[in-house]
Amino acid sequence: MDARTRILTAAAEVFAEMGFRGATTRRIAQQAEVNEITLFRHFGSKERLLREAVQAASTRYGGATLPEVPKHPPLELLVWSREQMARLRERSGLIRTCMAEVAEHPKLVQPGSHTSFAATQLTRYLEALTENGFTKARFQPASATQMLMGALFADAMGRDMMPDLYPNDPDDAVGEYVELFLRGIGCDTGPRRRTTPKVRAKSRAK
Amino acid sequence: MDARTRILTAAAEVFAEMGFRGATTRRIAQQAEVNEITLFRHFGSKERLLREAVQAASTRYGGATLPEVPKHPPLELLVWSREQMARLRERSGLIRTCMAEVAEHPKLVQPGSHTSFAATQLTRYLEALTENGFTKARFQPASATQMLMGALFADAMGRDMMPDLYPNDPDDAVGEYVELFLRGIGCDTGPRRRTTPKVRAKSRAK
DNA sequence: CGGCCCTGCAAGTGATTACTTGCTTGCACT
DNA sequence: AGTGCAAGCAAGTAATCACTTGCAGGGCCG
Repeated sequence: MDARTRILTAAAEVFAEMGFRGATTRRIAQQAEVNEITLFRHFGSKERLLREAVQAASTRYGGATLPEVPKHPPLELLVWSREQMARLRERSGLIRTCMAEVAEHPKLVQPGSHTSFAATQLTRYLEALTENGFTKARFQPASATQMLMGALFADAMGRDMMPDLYPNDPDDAVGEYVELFLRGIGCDTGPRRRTTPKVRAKSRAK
Repeated sequence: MDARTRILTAAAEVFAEMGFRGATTRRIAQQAEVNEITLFRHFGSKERLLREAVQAASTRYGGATLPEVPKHPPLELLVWSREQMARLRERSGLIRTCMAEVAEHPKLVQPGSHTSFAATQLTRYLEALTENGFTKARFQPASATQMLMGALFADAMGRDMMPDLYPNDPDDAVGEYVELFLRGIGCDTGPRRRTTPKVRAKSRAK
């Protein structure tokens, strides 16, 4: 691992746990096992360094995807939610810091994040559920999306902070959320399907 | 308004938007329109000042309460959720900063917060729902609690940050969440009740 | 061997930080 | 009038901050 990437990961780690002001160049250099001057030779200023570091740390995405045409909603939503949750939990420190710091340093957080990508994906999936007859209940796909993702998000952020509120382990909790959610949108949790799935009218080819 | 309370509110405001390191004594004094030395004369050190300020800012609670015996779940849950949401939103800055800073300054955030109080309240209410025959569905009250409160929390935190994900206004969104939630726990949204309400077996008198 | 780039070391710069000391002013109560 | 208290002002202290300059070693490629 060369010095540059070592600096970047160290900067992201220190920033995640100390914030912008707390992430001093000294500490970053120390964590990267690199002379402090090397930071400036590579990135010029602390701000540019942290911008690149945060961007690099939040860009890697090998994410879970929901199918275009639902087949088994309980299973598909469960594995998707679990992966979403895992992703949120492993970055919870960075996310917390970014949320607190975005007002002061807007340039650090790039606008189109994973969250919005995942949200549009889930919304499309929910629309596909009604179109394919998996549910007849009336609900707003956007609000339902925010409900499920909000539950996952809050769990991922709050579990370490107030563990007494979360009696069961994360995987079980996600299972409960998904089950409640499916009943909420009028989609039975069993594998029974009411109509044959139809392809969506407007093709959303990329 | 005397100097002391002016300092406290100013400190809470500056801390909420700049964090511990960003909340310099100069800025707090400036915002409170008070000489910087007065801070030290009153509170001795920056840490003690901020501790008192955060505590005072998060202590005032005139909160919404859920009835011991449910009568009209959709309405009761709706007004409770709306108030919960309003409370979260008006303190979103402070909450965000505290979440990012609790690892570094654990003394600033007192353990038993409103959140856990509201959570136990909602859990009790959900247990009362099943005991009084409002729902026959099987669900874990603690997980359901986290689901609804998580949705409210995430909405309150994320709405200003990524407004494009929230098409409708907060009150409508809360209505959607509550409706989905009630269906999720098997409690129809209409005012129909299945059995006569019974008082809970174990009296929880305080 | 000779240049070239990366990196480290020593030292220092001006700005900002929390916090202190000494002194003065205004107000309330007696 | 006198006594105490709350608050302001001026000035300063040691520490830390981001960032700079000058110089030296060490590996790579011709």
